[in-house]
Amino acid sequence: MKQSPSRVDVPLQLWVVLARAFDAVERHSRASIARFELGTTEFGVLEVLYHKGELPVCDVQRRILVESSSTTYVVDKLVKRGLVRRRHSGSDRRVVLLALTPAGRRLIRRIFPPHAHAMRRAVAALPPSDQARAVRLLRALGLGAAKRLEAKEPV
Amino acid sequence: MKQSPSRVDVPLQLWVVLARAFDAVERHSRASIARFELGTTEFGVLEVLYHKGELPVCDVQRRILVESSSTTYVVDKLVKRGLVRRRHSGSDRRVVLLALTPAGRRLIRRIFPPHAHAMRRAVAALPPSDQARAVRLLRALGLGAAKRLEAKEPV
DNA sequence: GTCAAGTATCTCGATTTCGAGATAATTTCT
DNA sequence: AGAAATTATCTCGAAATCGAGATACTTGAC
Repeated sequence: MKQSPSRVDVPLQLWVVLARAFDAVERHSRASIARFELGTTEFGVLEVLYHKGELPVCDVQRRILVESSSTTYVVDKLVKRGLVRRRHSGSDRRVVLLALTPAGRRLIRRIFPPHAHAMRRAVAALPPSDQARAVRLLRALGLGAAKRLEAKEPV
Repeated sequence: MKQSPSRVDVPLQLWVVLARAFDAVERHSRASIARFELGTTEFGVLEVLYHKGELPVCDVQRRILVESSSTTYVVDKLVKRGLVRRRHSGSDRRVVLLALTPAGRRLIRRIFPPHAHAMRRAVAALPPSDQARAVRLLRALGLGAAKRLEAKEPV
């Protein structure tokens, strides 16, 4: 057992509260999405295709924050359920384009509004002005952390 | 494809940047911890026992943000590796107390400082004053979201 | 133009996490 | 005291995720 080095180490504290906040809000998301017999990642794919239209798998992957192998897995499931379809790109033969099927579009159009409502409630502890402040801070934090990752990760 | 309902829906935006920020910072954490041949959850257990001393499994679980079955799984691994030991509580015979073994203590004492350093770098994109602001906002957000969960979850 | 490096997707096995439920002990209510 | 509700831990099978690497294609350097 060890005593705090300086009573409060703000950066480490930030990491802790970030993780806790994410966890709490994510549970709302999970619970909301579970109502529709979907996993959060599956929902993420439907949502991004709904809002952005047809997209390459790699673009979808970047937005749903999972690795490429997991993306394949989730897309497979959605294709099997008839909610998403794959199509080869004409311009770049490596890429596979994803789009909603009519059934997928009907589904997400129906479930997105109640889910959005649940998420608004999830973060409603913060008044709107604080929400806006948090958005600015988290955006800077996320971009900064991502940049520092790039700097090391690359093979 | 659907156009934005009001150009910017701050609460939903908050959820998105929260998830992105968490993901980016968590990657730093993962990479840092991977240096020591540990998973983030295993590290979490060692860290909490290091800072808080002997604790019931349920207290550890609350802090590492995984379900009880996953906690059993991770603790098992740490026990097998000789880093943590289990002990029955005298006062409440349901509870199992966890504590570091000497080897576990030596390990975490050695790896915590470099990990803390990596995490400080991970969030360093935010100047200290913004870090403090973010801590306050995220704490309120996390507590509020958790409270709203309680209100529904309970069986 | 050719070759090296980079990018997109997928496969496969292993790991991690979850969820439901079993068991046992404690606490609360009546 | 006894029943009912709550809490703590664990088991087990299923689901999600990862990581390494294979394959195919494209881009950039020379």
